[in-house]
Amino acid sequence: MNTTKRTLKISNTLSGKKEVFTPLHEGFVGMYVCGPTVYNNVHLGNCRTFTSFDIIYRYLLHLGYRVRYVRNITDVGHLTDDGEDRMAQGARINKIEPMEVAQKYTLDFHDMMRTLNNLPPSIEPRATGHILEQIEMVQRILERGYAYERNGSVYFNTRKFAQENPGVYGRLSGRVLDELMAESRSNLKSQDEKDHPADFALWMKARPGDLMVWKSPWSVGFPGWHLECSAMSTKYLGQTFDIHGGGGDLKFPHHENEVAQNHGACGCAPARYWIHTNMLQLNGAKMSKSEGNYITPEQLFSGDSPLLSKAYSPMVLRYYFLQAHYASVLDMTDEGLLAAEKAYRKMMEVNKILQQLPADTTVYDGSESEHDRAILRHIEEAYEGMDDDFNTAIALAHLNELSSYVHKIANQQIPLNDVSPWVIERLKATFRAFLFDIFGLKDETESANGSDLVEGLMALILDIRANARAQKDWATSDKIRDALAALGIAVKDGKEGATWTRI
RNA sequence: GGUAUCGUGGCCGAGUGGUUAGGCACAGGUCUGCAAAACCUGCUACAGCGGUUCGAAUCCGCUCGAUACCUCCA
Repeated sequence: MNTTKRTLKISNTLSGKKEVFTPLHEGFVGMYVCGPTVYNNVHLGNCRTFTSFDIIYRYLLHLGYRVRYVRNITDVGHLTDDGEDRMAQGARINKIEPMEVAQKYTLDFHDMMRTLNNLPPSIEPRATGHILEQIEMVQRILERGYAYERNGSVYFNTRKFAQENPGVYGRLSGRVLDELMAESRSNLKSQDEKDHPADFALWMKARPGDLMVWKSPWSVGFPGWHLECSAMSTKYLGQTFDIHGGGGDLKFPHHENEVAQNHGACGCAPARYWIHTNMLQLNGAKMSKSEGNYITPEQLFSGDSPLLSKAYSPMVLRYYFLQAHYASVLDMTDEGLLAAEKAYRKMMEVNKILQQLPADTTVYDGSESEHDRAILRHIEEAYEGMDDDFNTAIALAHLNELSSYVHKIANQQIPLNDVSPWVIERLKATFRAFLFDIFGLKDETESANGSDLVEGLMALILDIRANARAQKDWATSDKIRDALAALGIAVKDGKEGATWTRI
């Protein structure tokens, strides 16, 4: 793929519009995505968010861009309702070091990303590894007059910033600072040492008992949650870069404050395009542990939940995500997962059939048949779907249309010589590119068949059954089929003999 | 309470001022010893009520419902 040949459009949540994507430096893309806070096992909603960005990353790569994809690990500064650091809370409860908590759940997160076949980012910086950069950024913001120190803590002066930089604060989230003030007066909380409710912490002075603390010019303490992303995106992608992404729940205050910090430190905007992914619901409502409307990724993969009729594989989950646009709320249901499972398996089967189609490259005469044109149109429309704000649902719909052509060709409902060999080759390449490179799917149906030993045994069993069938010994034939079914193996009788798959 | 987004056929879900999205399920058919699988065909919806328009599911208003966010924390 050549980047110059396609026009990519991105819904930029900063402008609220769909815009043509033009990178800062031709051929290169810098993308920052807010990663997980590693204080707990990864949530299904996180799986959707990071899979959405993985597909965006993969499509940019497919278009030929050289992408630097930075996704952080938050291992300090993200506080709980009670003002305790999430890592420290985990450490206190489990009587271990905060870094053990971070390590444990970072590994868990990486395992899940691998399971879902998400590509690793180019750089995965940790907040605790960039304390110096964060302190320097606070200093710059102080020097430029947009922050103040109070009892060893440093706060961002949101009102001053908003007054001197009209149109910046609130642009991303649609908030109006005056309204924020008005709202907060009614439920003002007394513990604030900030000048103004809209101000937020850049540096927090440690309280007695805080475990994760560092020295700074202001106090022994720790950085504010919003600061790490500003400091690390600047360090690895520059003051201004192409794309900043994250879950929609981070838009305010996290991303709004990030923008303010970057402006405050350098007088310029961080990202030119902001992408926000949407939430994952379960049975029409938000996932909630306390309401019982909740499943973990592990439960999904094991089927161990009253909300599920069976286990679903990671690739079925990925396919489920692909069926919706990343910016839409996606509702997960058992019935929907069953549908996705079936559709995913069919897609993999169709691809196998397609890749085995003969291609006689000698009869190319430069002509285009009606079928050629229809196939090429669907291929183009699949790409146009991806170009239009990474619309995987549209792309998938056209692959399904193409699947029908593959079956018709394989069944000879469409004679093979009615389709030009170069179109067949193009079709094969399109399926490989979309399924594996762009969508990031893996063919689990193939690997699920198992070892050479199993393959050999199955070939033998099916051979014996074929002999029985040839002699119309249906009792033996059905006995084998039923016994295999009981073991979770489905036998499919086709014209060219029997094949098998795991159920 | 405020701000924002959304509400599509049995289910999931794209899209959109006038044209079949797609998948699953379902029904009929082909194939088959039977079944399964596979394939073909069918299934035309946009929360409710008003308004704008030659024409709206798509624009506007209201109502109801869902979700997100609401300033270290929600």
